[in-house]
Amino acid sequence: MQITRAVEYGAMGLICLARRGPGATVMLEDISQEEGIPSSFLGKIFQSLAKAGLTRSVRGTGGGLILVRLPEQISLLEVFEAIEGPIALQRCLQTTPSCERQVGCALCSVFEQAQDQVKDVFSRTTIADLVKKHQPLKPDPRHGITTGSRSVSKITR
Amino acid sequence: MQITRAVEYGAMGLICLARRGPGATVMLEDISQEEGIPSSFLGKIFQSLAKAGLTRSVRGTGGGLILVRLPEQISLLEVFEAIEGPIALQRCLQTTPSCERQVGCALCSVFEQAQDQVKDVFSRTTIADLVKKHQPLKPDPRHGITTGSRSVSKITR
DNA sequence: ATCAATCGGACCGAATTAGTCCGATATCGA
DNA sequence: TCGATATCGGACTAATTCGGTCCGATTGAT
Repeated sequence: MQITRAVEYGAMGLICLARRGPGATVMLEDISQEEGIPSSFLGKIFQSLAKAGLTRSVRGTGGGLILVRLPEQISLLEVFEAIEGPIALQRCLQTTPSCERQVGCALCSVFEQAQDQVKDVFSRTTIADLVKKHQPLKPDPRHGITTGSRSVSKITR
Repeated sequence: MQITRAVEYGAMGLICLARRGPGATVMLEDISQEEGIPSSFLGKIFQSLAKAGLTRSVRGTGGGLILVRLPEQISLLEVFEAIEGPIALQRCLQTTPSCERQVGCALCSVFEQAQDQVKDVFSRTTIADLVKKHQPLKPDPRHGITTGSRSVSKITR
């Protein structure tokens, strides 16, 4: 009953990307440094985001991650479902519409209510909303550099 | 991000208990048969419920589980927290009030909103509400028997 | 061709979930 | 008081998910 790190990291990654402005290409490594997320893990998360059509990735020299849609048009719900799959607080809501135990299971309908509330909150929040408030772990150096920020000192703690 | 079986089973156990009427003493085994829950697992769950003061257990012959409070006065939130501990969708809401990453973390505040919604739904639903709707897996035989229902045929599937 | 960078999937360790087992303990009835 | 019940409570275990690493394949720019 917890939101996974993957979702949290995914959102942070998108926020970071959105902060650079539209169409910016940012290297995985830079995002991971800026937000303090293990890069290999973040890489895997971005694969899910790309599959869902939220980001695009460019290979080769000068490559990196790109936001496909505008931050205003990406809801947290989409991010969540891109990474975790459909929200399902309870098993019997996942696949079949009716509970496996019995029809109209009272418990399931309560869980469904709760789930709908969560979806509602998440669908009303966009990446753009979050950009306004979220401060990165390391401030954006913004030197126009997209190549490796190898000179950046080690992460403190 | 799923509600655990323990919570589901716990709620079902309480519903089952409430259905027998106030002050009824029901054997663990009977509840587990009626709801199709492994009895040893259900036993452990009832320990948590007892610790939280929702149920009481009587040892020895003729013993069993008893609902301490009225079903109308037990919310699903209490059941949840008795079994799982405080609801915490996100880590930084669990212990310290402020996020470990930075103050006023935007992401955390959204998660907190979602969490509050869930708590709201759960706190408004009582065991009594659920009793009205929930049908047991096996109908309550209600023979006035509290001693072993060994005669009950094997669980079908 | 070579370097730079992500892709994508296999793999792995730790944590959580789901569940079992069993000895200790308490109660009732003969 | 002895024995049959029945839960308690904690140790233990199996399965699944989470969080993350690693590496070869692939792709694009120079």
